[in-house]
Amino acid sequence: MFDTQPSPLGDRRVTLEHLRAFVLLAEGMGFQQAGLQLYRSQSAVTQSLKRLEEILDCKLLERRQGHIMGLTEDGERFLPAAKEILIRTSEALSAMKQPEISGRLLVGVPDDFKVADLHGAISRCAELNRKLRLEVISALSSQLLYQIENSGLDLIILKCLENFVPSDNRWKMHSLRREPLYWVAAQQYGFDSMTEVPLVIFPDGCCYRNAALTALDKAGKNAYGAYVSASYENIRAAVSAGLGIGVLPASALAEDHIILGDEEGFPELPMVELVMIQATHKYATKQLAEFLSRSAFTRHTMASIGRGEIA
Amino acid sequence: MFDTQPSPLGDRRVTLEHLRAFVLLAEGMGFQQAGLQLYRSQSAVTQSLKRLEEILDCKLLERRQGHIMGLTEDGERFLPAAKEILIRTSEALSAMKQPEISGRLLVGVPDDFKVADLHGAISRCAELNRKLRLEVISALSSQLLYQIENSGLDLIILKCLENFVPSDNRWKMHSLRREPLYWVAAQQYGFDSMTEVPLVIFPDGCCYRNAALTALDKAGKNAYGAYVSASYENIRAAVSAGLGIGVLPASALAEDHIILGDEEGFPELPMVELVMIQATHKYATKQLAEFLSRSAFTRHTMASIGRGEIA
DNA sequence: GACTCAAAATAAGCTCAACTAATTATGGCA
DNA sequence: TGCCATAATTAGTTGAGCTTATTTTGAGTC
Repeated sequence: MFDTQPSPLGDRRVTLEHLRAFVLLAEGMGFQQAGLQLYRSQSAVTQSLKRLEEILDCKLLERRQGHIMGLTEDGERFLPAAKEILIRTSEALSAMKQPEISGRLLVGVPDDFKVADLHGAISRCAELNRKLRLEVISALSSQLLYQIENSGLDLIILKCLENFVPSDNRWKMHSLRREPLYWVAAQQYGFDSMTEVPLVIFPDGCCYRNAALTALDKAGKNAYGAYVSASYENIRAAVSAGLGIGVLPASALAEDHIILGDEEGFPELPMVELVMIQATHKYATKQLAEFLSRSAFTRHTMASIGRGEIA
Repeated sequence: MFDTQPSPLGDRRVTLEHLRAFVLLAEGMGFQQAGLQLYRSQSAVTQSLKRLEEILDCKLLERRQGHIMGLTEDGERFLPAAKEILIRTSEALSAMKQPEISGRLLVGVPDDFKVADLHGAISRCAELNRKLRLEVISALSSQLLYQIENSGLDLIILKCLENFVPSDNRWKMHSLRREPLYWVAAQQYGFDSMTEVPLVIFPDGCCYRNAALTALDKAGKNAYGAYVSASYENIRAAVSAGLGIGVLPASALAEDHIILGDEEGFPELPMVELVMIQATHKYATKQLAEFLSRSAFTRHTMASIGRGEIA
């Protein structure tokens, strides 16, 4: 029917370096900057991508103008796979650099934070350490802290405001990501004559909500929950639909959201952090924490792929 | 706590070629033979593995004697990750060589065949073709054929005896794998004075079972089901425990199983096949069939990774 | 032991894929 | 029109990884 055995299964000409160049470029870096990340010249990156496109026999980048204007359809299709391969490679290699993790660990993760690939990272960690048994509990960030004692969690990941101080000083805390929190609205939304601010916001207990309410309070503004949901998707959709003003971290903004600031009369919001807390002092807890902090899910971009130590 | 940002995230010195050499060697090929597969000299393979071990800073192969004697603990740990990376790479590349698959397909898979990574292959196919919606139905091979009409399956994968002829000649059939079926017992099992053969066997409807009973019948032997289960694990354990004579394909044998043949008075058994049937004539069905037939799950080894077309 | 055989490691030199540096092309902008 | 930023092209260089040839290793055999 179709040839199976003598298949071109895996075109051996493609290298991981090709993929690195592509991913960096796909994330909006120019050829020059990508070259910097990879410790290569701009020309090397150009040629590398050209070669990759040759091998795949399709264009990956749309470069109408003097510089890249996004991905082609093929590029869009190839990007997730390329990233996945690079992530798996880098995780596999760094996993080999520390002793195998073993034991049973309870991990708490937020069910409301748009964490790029936290679940992926956890499952890859389990794949790479077969003697490790991971049990994951998902809950609202605000509840995870209480669960440490109740459920005996070893490691939790939660979102919080910057300068968050853990209630137990035996816990080791580590910030994975830090980003600004914004007031956002749909582009077409009119907010001139507002007496009360209609908020599109997470339920009680959410730290974004607290930060927003506190800030509005200080600024002497009134607000009400025009739309409340624990789901990021719902919140973003509600903001896009113009149901009110949202409070979202930079990574969760939708295309059509615009940021409201001083000019519109909105007070500044604090930075938010995704932090990891080691609640127990098992060696495995520490190892898992190291794996996750090295893992790509903490990064917004793959910029770090170029920082490999070179002989 | 531990450095995150300037991490050696992904040691860029490791190449896919290193991984190919390792995987081939790990699967029992010698350096010479692996070189043949990779179109390289024996020396190149030796150096390639040495380099990989240098980079990972650990030994991967146990080579006490003149030749390799299996994997080290580190090698055992690294192998699945290396395979996964190569499989994903090869699948991603070949996916890019055909148009994106789109639509909705119903796939039937056997729930009783030890198919190395069928589910993995299906999920990777869905990852690589986001416009494709796959719905998988798992059932006994014997029931899948009936479900084609009832459930409107587009593609099914099932185990059957060799020379199986589909009941509907509009179906396109394609053999994915072919292997011998054996009578097996635990090493310590005594089968001298048997009047009736105690069988450890799959439930009614299973083609292994039919093949076994037919063969015994022809040979004029009586048999009874000493242990019946639809689960491979149970069957293997029951055989290992000495509960009776099993009927298993080559790929499902356990370490402590021995094969019974002529000398012990057992008739020959037919070959078994894993076949894929395209029940509908959608373009997407054909594309999915091609993806799966190219996919590594059909292979017992990764021997084919060396067969890439070279410029 | 000494011979043989098979397989892996090592040595030494070569080659070309991929790099750098320099130059040219392109398009947006004042 | 000139300027600037960015990407493509060209041409020349280099070293990682190859090949071939040789040595080492260990198992089997008499």
